[in-house]
Amino acid sequence: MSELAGVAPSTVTRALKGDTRISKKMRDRILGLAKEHGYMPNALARTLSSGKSGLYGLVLGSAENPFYMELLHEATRQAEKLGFRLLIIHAGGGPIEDITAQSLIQYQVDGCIISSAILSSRAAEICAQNNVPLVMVNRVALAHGCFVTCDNRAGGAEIARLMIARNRRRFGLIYTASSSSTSREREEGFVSELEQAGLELTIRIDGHSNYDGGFAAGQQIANLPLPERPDAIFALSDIMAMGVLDGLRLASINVPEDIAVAGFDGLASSARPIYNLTTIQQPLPLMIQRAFELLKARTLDPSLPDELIAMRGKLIVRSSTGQA
Amino acid sequence: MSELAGVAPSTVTRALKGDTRISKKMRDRILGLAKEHGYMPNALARTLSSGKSGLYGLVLGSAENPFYMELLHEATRQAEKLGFRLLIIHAGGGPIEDITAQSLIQYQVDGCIISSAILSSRAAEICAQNNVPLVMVNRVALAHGCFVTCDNRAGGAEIARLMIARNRRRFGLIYTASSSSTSREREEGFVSELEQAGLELTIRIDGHSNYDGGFAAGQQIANLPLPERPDAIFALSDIMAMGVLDGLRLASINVPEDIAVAGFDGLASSARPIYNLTTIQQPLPLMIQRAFELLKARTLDPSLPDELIAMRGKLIVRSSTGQA
DNA sequence: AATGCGTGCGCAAACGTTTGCGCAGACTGA
DNA sequence: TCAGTCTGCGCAAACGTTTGCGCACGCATT
Repeated sequence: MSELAGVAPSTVTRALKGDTRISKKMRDRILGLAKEHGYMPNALARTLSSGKSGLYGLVLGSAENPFYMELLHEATRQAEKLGFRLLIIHAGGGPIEDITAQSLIQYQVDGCIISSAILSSRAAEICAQNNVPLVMVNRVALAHGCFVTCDNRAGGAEIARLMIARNRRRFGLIYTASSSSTSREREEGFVSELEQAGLELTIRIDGHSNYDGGFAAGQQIANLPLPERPDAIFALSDIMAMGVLDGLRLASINVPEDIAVAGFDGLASSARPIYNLTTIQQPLPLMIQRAFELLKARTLDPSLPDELIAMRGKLIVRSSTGQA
Repeated sequence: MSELAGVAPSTVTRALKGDTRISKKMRDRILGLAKEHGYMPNALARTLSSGKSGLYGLVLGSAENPFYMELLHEATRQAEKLGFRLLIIHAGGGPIEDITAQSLIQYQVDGCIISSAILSSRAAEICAQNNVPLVMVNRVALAHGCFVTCDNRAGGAEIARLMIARNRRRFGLIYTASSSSTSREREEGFVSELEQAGLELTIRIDGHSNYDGGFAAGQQIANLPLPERPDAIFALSDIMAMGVLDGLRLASINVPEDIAVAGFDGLASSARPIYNLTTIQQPLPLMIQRAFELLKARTLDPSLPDELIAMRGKLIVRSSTGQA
């Protein structure tokens, strides 16, 4: 491109970046040539030279939870607006292989959003060494790194208060054994609020963080003899709650008359008439926005300390928990 | 790294690549040092020098269809195994902005998988100029580019034969107005098979390619006076079929007794007991595999002609279409 | 007319690889 | 012992930018 215009490469760079040192005439000429020839600067060469790639890594969780799909779309939307790109580092429930984590370094990403799984401590260490900032979304960090989460405790407590106000007294919890910080906090919030009211869980079932697990839990509860059956169920994620609802439905148990059900996350699909699920909606757009802000700031100044951000979720009351 | 070992950069490169010209002793020393210092070659510098980035672009469709989530996960899984990375170019229903398409060039991707949306002809032209091979998955190409699809016509026909064999005689179709090649072919296959049996569609409703559209269509059909009501519905995608099923369910219409329902795609969620949806399952893993093979081959030899691959889908008969 | 300053651009090093080529030294065969 | 062949490694150009610095020219100030 530079030889095409008959000028020095530096002039092209500065013209394209709108540097004031370049005359308007020269700038217009270069811009014209660039448009005409469909020229665009090689982002890789730029990265090599400037150190900033405009690339952020993204680690996604299991395909079984639509939450990650919503997260991906929101992140992509914002990235397009802000003018940088997303590199998929991993997607799925499994652990991140070291070799996968290496691409964070190899492709010189400016940072990484981790919404699931955990980097091995070795991988995390390498990121730290190479000044690759990390932000966990919907997860809290282990050793170091920022995070942005929903206020899971408060959300769990809010669901508990709602259930109590609906005169429910026997509580079931659908949790997940592969206990992430997220689900642990939600449970604690729920249970401690129950305890304050002198109530407690009557049953606790592992829902494996997916629909099928929730469905099985719903069936299991439906098969319980009436005295043991809970009249309220809190599933720690919407996807499990939807499974529970279907499990109960196929067993002809009425929601919310027989059992009230609530979830957590605020998935788009929780609003479907067939579910009408009461839930705590995570402020996903804002969470992603903050995550990017944290990353960007740390790209500019790696010495910034970790920030830990929690956001209040929004209680959405639907018919799955009935009327007061 | 090279100065760390006190050797030339070229020696490091060749040692890491296992070049036979390097002695085992030297190679071991360099490998040892690399491991010790957590060294990994800069993929960007490599790209600049070699011309191959190991990066593939990925264009995903709407968040409303889990199909794209399954596609993403499968693509990610295979990419991890094959040792290259995925760059998200776009995700969502909207069109691809030119500026987004530019990142294909700017980041020197070795190719791009497009599962939705259409590149502007200008963007496609730029890709062609820069030798960025494109493969459409689940879409047919417009001007040029390879594609890998399911045999949509045959699939549609197969559903028609199944419905006819189940003694259904009044057929409803849930299509999508933003007619992609995919949905058009499915419809043609279905309708032409009906015509061969002397049958025809009695109703045709736009399901907008999402759950809500399918749900509304289900409700609309449920409200039809009995003589006008179809006894079989083919939704051109599973996500719409699931909406239809729930729309019918809430109107207390029995599936498959009153109406048989079938979809297309073979989503994991179509197997849920609450749906038990008869569908044509797309061979997604194989489709993605072929797509990557096509891209890789064209990276090595850009002069290769476009290839157009169609794969037979697998009919999965479940209870939503009843017994013969 | 000499000095100083701002404007507009080029020069060249640097980023971290890859790759063709070249050049030693050791080994082989005559 | 001498030419020829291998083996093992370095040299240097190239990839396409960015960025600090320098230089020439025109202009305003003394």
